[in-house]
Amino acid sequence: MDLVVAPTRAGLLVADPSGSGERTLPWADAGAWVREREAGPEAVRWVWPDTASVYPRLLAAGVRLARCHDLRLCHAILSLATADPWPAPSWLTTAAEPAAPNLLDDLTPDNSPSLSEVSTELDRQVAALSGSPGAGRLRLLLAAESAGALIAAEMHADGLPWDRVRHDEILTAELGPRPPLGMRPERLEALAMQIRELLHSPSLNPDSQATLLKALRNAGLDVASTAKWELSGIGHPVIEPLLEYKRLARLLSANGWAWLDTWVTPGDGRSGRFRTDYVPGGVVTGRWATSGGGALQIPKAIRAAVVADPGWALVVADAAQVEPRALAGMAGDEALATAGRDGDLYAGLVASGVVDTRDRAKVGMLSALYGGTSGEAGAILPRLRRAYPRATGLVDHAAGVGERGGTVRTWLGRTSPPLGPAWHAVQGRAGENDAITTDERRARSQARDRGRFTRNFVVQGTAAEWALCWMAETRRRLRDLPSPDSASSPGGAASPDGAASPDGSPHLVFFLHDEIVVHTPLELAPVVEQIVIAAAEVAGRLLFGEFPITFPLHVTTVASYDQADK
DNA sequence: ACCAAAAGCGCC
DNA sequence: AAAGGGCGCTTTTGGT
Repeated sequence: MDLVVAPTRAGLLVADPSGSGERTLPWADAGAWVREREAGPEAVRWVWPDTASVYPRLLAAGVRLARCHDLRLCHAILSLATADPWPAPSWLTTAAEPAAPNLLDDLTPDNSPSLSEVSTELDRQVAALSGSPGAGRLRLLLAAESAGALIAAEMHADGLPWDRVRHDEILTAELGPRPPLGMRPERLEALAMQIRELLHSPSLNPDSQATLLKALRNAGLDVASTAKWELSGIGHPVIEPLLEYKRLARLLSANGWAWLDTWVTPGDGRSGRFRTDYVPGGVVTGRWATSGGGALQIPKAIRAAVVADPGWALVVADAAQVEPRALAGMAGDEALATAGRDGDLYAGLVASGVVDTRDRAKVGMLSALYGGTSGEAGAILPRLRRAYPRATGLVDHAAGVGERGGTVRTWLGRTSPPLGPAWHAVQGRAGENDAITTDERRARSQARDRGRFTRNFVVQGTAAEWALCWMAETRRRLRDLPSPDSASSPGGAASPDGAASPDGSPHLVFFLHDEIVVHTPLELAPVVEQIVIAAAEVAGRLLFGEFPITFPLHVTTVASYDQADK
């Protein structure tokens, strides 16, 4: 059963039980109302303009929901997938404005929708869906995207367990004790002094790329940039302290004490919580983006600070080589599927005699997916094409479509963004004569860039779809676990329907493209591991049916995130 | 004082 | 001849 609701400044707009009217529930009452319906006899799909503007309020009121339909996210998918798109209503587009990440902040009486407007948008989406050739897959994509929106809001509300003391210990061990504001930590200052002496440049600030580059060149080093990869090939006494300086400076600026103060909220004792804003559909391929705290780049060096609460554990699961597996599934390439059957797909390439080392298998495969052709990859690609003509043919074809200015689709039907006027302007200037002109070069370069983008789009996007289904299925199964509270507190909120909070229950706390982390009471960790593994299988079947492609996981139960690295 | 671009580096 | 996809964030720098 669909229940249509919409946020307003005053509260939650809901249908009046008497019939066609509508009323606004103050936010203070909305949670109880929603929980009641969620726990009712009929399963509810909540339909609303934008999860991010409704669900956090409900979460704060202790409500967790099973299903929703996020009209904003689904409109974005459908408007590109449908032959006959319709414009998004203004109350839907405001949420996408960067200035108003939360629709609620931007709601005025003028752009806040009525329930009938919301229902009309839903009807159009349903019609567009059923009229679309790939309706079945697209329906799965919309459901997964919406489930992702619920998960994103829940993970923000729950936060990633973060041990502030441990984080400080890591920083102190690497950099020295926390310095007064504006001062370099002692380790960093010592390295800076060493670099200045070795380069005979007593006032050098190693943080300034421009002056550092000049100083390096003055000292006789033949470098064109100060990038790590270039420096590491040079033999000179300054290189080692300089690279160490850069490593530590990066740690300090990206995840130092200032980061800790800004992004980790204190909790009980040592265990704080890191909260980022997950942005489902934030990347055109369908990958999530995040905003705040650099959550997609938590460096290995700091992962030891991600620590489960006392009596709890982290179940860390990452999926191996999702992109080539997704490609095998899309292309129906049984040979590639077979290579991945026993776990490590790259090892499978070696075992099949296609390439001679795992490293080369990886380099070659990534080049096929990204469009690289340089050096070693160029030599391996022909072998991959011979061994896996269907898989490589699919990405080569996607690249060709992109080079010609076309759009491509993921397996479930997310469409790549159409080109803008800039593309046509550049392409239009070229090709008017046979000489290799600047315009010609620019046009070809642009076409190749686009080809690499569309080549990768189908693979990255389909992998993201698999991951979304994996995560949604994991969530569904975690919700179905018996609540730890139900026996001890019969008067408490029913669970899983409208569960008060994840307190005591395993819950997702992190997602990174092909990896999920579940925070769980220690005794449930084995159950959670099985759930995560089963969910990966289900996701594979949801996308590819009976096609024999596997999605093996590396699953570990650990006390802290760094221990998951084997 | 504020802003945008570029360089650089972290993650997948 | 060479040609690697997608992100977020911090710092410096040069501009207004």
